[in-house]
Amino acid sequence: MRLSMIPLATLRDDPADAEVPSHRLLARAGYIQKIAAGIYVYSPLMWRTLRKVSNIVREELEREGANEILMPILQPKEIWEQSGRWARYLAEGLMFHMVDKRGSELCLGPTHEEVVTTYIKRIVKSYKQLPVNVYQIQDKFRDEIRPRFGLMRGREFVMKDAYSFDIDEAGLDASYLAMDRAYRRIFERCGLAFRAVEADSGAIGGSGSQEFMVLAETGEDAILYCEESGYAANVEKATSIISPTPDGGEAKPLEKHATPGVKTVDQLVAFFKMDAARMAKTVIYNATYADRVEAVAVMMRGDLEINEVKLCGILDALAVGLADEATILRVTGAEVGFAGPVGLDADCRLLADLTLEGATNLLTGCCESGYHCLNVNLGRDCRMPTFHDLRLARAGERSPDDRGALVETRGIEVGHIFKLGTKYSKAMDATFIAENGKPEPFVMGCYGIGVSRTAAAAVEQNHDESGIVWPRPIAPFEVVVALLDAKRQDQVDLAEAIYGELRAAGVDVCFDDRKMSPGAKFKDLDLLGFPVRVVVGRRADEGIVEYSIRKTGDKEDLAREEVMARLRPRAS
RNA sequence: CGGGGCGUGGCGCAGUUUGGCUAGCGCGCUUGCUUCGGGAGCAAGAGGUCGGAGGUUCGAAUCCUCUCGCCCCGACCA
Repeated sequence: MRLSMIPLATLRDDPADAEVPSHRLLARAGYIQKIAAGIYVYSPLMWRTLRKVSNIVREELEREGANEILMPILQPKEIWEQSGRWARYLAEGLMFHMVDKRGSELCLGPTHEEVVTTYIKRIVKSYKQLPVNVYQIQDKFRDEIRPRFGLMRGREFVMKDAYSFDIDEAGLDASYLAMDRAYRRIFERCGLAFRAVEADSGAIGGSGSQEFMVLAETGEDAILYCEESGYAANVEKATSIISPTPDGGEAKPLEKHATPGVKTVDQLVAFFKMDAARMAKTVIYNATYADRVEAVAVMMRGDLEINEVKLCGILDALAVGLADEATILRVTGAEVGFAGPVGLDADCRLLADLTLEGATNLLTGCCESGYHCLNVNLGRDCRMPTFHDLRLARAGERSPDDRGALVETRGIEVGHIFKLGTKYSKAMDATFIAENGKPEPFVMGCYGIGVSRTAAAAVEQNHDESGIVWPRPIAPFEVVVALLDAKRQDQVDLAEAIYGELRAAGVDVCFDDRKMSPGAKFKDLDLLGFPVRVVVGRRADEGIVEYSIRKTGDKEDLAREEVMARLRPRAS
């Protein structure tokens, strides 16, 4: 490909709306152009990169026996009602939906569990046809609350989604592991530094899941990992070992103390001269369900934080958020800062973190403005809460296997694999005839990769002051032959000859024959980020060109044959 | 959706507070001459009606109302 023949416009200034490096550089180098918030045109060079990522994905998935298909983007409401997700997705405002001229409701596919389950259940009738794994690479549509960071979070984006169907849990485990292996190879081949972490399965549901995180400071997710044991988890999911809750001793009589204006844990520590670990703060949340909003009281040790994602999962709610003042007043009868298990509204559900199980003589609020209680004993002075792991794990705490300390880093979620189980197959009545002759629901898994996000993450991880430094496997072209002076016939001849020869040899090469000054061309090619550059310039008359590596900046003068020797793919 | 901010040639910005005359600047683009290994110089050009609608006024990029779009912080996700 000749760069003079493709639409390509690089910018000298950073686009004003780009914050993170990948967005800034991809926009400046002309790889992407914004059409609307979270909606982009991929230029010819960007599309080449996306195709390379896609092809790596295809190769590795097919190696594990997955089959590529293409499902419709436009999906009917009916199948979403079968799975029970239509109302929920609409309520969350996540789905683009429309009404056709007959009045039928449709959506632009945000994901394809419904379609794939419908598809497979009509084909696979017997356990003899299992397991099966199908996938597609296609644009997905999500009306994100906040699209941002260019390709990182778009409203339309390229995604690979795969779905496995198995006879039983053991089969699912095997399918899941196969995808795990494929994913590791995919991200390795893309040249990315990544980590697989335990994840919350969130809205999609299911029993287990793992996220693949490309490590980057600008990542939207925080992850905790342990170098010694290899434990790694999204903070949303992470657990840890912490210092035990201090022994409160034998139960003592309840005492009520006036604590005017003392509302926060820090203030209580100062007021009572007491260790925060012997206090229990009580936080009122609003849990949103499909049909109602419910206030919930959550108790946590004073020195620890509540993990709202865990809370949401335990409550099986659509969302949880801190309650407003009116709700707090209603369930506690007190202003904000004095909530406690004592005196709590009888209809308000009461949960407590595991660290409080068996704790005695706690300091808590008592649902009365200006007062706190000492020597609170759960079950004696108030209802016995249900105990759950509700704690937010933090860096510095011990890994759950106790083999080392947790370290925090940030990551970009480029892949996510889920064990769905029978959630969708049961809801959608998708069954096969098992060996015993009886219908059984498929045991499903689903596996996503953000293809466009992966490309963006690669830039996030591979750039410098001058521009993009594409990992070779996903660069739009591995090699660029740059002609410096199109008026010098010796340069033109040599450049054309080398370009032609490299192409003939099957090298992934493009030819920068654009007419621009040498300085500008160098800057531009650095920005574009091709891994290898062959400059045909002033020593063309001697048959010498400059060969350089974008990543290291190493340059050397080579004869034409030496260039060929470096770049010609090894005969296989 | 809550909070903050921004819409002026393709890109980056000034001008708006305190209305005023042909709306500026840099980059990019076109043509010519020179230049030619790290974003060249000179000269000549093309291109915007100031996001949109309505209003106030002798006069609006500038003031008012409504509206659309975009960005940042939060909840969501590949």
